[in-house]
Amino acid sequence: MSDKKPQENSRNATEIKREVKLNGAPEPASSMQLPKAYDPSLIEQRWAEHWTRERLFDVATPATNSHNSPGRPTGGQREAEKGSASSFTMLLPPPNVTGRLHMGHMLNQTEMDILARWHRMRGETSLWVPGTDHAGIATQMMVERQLAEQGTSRKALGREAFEQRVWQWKEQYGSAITDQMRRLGASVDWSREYFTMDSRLSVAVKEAFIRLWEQGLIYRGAYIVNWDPVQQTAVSDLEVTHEERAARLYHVRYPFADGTGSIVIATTRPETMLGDVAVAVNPSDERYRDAVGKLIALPLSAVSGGPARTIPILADDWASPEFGTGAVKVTPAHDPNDFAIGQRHSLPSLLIMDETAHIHLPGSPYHGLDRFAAREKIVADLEAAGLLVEIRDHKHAIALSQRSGAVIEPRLSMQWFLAVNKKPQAPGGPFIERSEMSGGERNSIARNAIDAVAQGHIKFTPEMYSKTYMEWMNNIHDWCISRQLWWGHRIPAWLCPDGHITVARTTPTECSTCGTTNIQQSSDVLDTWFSSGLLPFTVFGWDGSNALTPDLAAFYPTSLLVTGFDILFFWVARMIMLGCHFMLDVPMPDGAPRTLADAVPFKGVYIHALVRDANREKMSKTKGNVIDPIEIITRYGTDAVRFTLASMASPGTDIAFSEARTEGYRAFANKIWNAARFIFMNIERARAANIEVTLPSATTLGAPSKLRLGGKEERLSAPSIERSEMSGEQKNLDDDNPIPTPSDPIESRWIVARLSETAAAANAALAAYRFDEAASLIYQFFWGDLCDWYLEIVKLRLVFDITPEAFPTSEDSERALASTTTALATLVTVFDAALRLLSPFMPFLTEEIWHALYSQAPPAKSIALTRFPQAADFPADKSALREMSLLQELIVAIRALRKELGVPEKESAPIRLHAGPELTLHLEFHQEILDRLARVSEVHISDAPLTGANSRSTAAFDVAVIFEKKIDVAAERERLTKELAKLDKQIAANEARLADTSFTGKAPAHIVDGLRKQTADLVTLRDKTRLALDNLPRE
RNA sequence: GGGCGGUUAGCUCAGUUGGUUAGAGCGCCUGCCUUACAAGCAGGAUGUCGGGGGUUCGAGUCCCUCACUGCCCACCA
Repeated sequence: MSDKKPQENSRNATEIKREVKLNGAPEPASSMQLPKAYDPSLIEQRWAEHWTRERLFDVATPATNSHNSPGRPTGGQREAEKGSASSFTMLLPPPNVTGRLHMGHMLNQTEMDILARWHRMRGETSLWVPGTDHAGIATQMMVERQLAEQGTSRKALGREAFEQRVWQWKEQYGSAITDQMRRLGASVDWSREYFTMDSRLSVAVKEAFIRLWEQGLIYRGAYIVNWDPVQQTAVSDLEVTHEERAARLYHVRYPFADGTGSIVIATTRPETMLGDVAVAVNPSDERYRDAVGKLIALPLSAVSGGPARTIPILADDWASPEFGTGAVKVTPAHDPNDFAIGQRHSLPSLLIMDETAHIHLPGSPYHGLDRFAAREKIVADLEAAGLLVEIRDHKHAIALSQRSGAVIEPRLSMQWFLAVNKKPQAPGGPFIERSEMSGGERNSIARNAIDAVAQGHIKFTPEMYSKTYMEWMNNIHDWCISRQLWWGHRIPAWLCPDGHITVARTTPTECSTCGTTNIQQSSDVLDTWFSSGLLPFTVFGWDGSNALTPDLAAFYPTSLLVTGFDILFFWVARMIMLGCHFMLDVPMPDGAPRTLADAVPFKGVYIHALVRDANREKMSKTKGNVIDPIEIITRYGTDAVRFTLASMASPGTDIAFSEARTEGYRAFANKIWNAARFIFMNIERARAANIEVTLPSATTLGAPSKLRLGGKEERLSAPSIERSEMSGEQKNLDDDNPIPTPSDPIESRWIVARLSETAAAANAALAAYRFDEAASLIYQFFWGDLCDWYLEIVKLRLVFDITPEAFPTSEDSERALASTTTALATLVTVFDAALRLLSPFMPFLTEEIWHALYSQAPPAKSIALTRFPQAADFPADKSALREMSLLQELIVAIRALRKELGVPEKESAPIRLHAGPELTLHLEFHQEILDRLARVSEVHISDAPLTGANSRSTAAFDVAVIFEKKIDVAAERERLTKELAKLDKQIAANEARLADTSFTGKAPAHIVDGLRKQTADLVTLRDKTRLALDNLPRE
């Protein structure tokens, strides 16, 4: 027995006191006077800092020979078990270092955190590695904007100084997004935080490039790329978005050079005509049969007053007779299709624009004009020359740079490519046809990436994304990996004036081909996705050698990648390509060669939905409908927002984020807070009355080896239940009453059984990434079962006033004491388990309450280091479930009747009950419950069915409330009539089906039997209803 | 031009391999300040599951078709 004073008991009380004081509120005297409403702002920040400071979620690199570490220390550093199946590893999709947290991040991180915490609480080594991405273009843009404000520019600074500025920027602001992550409660291992430009990772990136080069998988070549004239860099196909816009199709007359006629071409981009080198028509096009071979004097092409350029008309299949005039101008340097035509016909490529998309034609009147200004002027000049035939409206998709929004200018330039096809590569060789970049047999890097998914080594959830992935992989082009930026991993290649390439690990002094010392490093950097595509192994120490580092041995392949479909191709596909490629060369921990199954960067990919606004609109800055998670968190609390996202995260559909929903879950948090207050209040009362409170002591995780048995070895979490069960059995044996007496109160047996059911379902849901299901199960259990029913009933058992006056005999008082003690133990045990169930979803609130519960000595440093409830931890008492559900049905019926009859809320009333033994058997033990929950003063058992207007019937019982008030006969008649019609209809339908021999013959027996039983019940109910209707007094 | 989703209560969404009376939250109506919680408690109303056709003993669930809607991919000037 404890004789501690209530004031000393609750650390929760003192902690909150301090917080409340800081916030200027009056200091509460005890936990009973804790704020009635839950205020997340008082606790969340504190726990977020605590978790980080205590390094609770760090996972140490396993020592080379440490298997079998004896259990995990209760918190802080743990060692991963080498090669153990019980480890769960995830990589955080690195947010851009320039980024601010948005709802997409929050959804992503909530889901990952729930999984990380769940696995951790199941006794697995749960490692979640955070980091940030240097985000080449985004970051460079950000800093350039800053420079512009300061009146300078990247070019004025020079490359080296600029890079330094970006680093400065990163040092200053780079942690903004990770600081925001901490507020979300992400249980990541901060000791492993990386930045993609860290020197460790940079070395690996360089090595990866060099190896791919040596393997002939990277080549440099001239090709039309998507050129962003604002950023002045090439961008990949994926970084281009298309937008349908109203445009114009210009029909322009090109006169023949010999003056014998002309041909009319159609173009949407007249300004590029200055770069035309031919006009193409389809060889089968009768209209132009005679024109093929003629020369054209290209209008407006005169430079410095010279003559116009002449260009040929040629036949090429690409020209479609149906489109425009059937004649197309050919501008190889500014259009990928034209480029291909140029290749086929050995035409030159005339680059007529500079990097900023201004016309570059010295001597031409258009020189120096922006491309759109040039278009206007050219159209005007054509018109003046009488060469503009017509202008048609034309809808077409224009290409925009995703990053800068600039209209993409296809532009011929030298770039570096990662090959996906088996074809001879000539480094620095001539032009590459687009068809060569996509067609043909796949090389190993693409083949492996396809096989990894096709063979099931990587599983997508939802599964349909594997199809999307396959579709894309089967159609990709070579990947342009070079960017003309200054911020990023610089390509380790040097060029000599003759165009020879020297790829080297350290700065070379001469060209490896011709020996000249006149060499210069390529100014290009690598696509950001190239480096992030390597992360799954570079974060674990891969350095380009094929050495198996301890981290790789322990954590590769990672278990799961959680991400949005928007980066499926950008990142997921690239990780698969690069992971499979490089890791195949790294041996397994046992020295065996690695197969594709273990080379993959992750075993599973969970693709989540997009978070939209309440009106299902995509959030965008321009629309101004962006919901800032931090702002929402501030208003509702992180836990409530997390729970909202989890409960709405059903696979396959986007999330329309609704604040109404969040309000609901804030209420849920408040509900739990108040349930906790109720429990603390009773613990204090108990201690004041010198009644011992048994806190669950075994909720922490035991040795991992033990846990892997699946929790069947013992009931870790419910010691008091076990005890009471034993005593119950004895009681049953001793009892000479032939009717079995429930040894424990029904509510105890029931809530524990429900806990078992809920744990089973929640674990299954999480295993299937059904966050919504798991959340709803836990919500239902906590609020519906625990708070609405169990807590209300258990109040009956919590008797603290055990005085001689109240309990005259010592037998009575002992029984009361025992009942209170047992009830408290169950209450606390169940509540503790419920908190643990909820903990992955609402880590802050549960942490706070859990610590308060174990005021003196929490069994672990954090609830996050305790065990997630498993079904086997609790007896699944089926009979208790049935018994309780009948009782609940009865209570609900009585409540409804009372309401109908207008019984004042506070007034007790007697009932009459006609029921089978299933319900009446234990009824004497339930009288108190009936009184408390349905204000039943007395129960009269009736042998005859009850059909009065004050009665209600179910298949299992009739119940009548005895109350002298006239009922609304008309309303009752209406209700019963409606009910009768419904029942009749249902019975008729059922009977028809049962009469159908094809149904009874073909349907499985349990379905037919079930339907029979249901029909019988319905008939009973129908008869009762009809009787009740007949018995209604006539008006 | 290809491909993939979605359409279930006023709103936001669940609904497992077809199987007994389609669910939840919010909102709505009625009554309650019942000493954990009014961010609460209790009771209640609300659905020809987008339209049509088919398969089946049985369809919200499978197939076909139409409509509306969203997304991804794509070199048509």
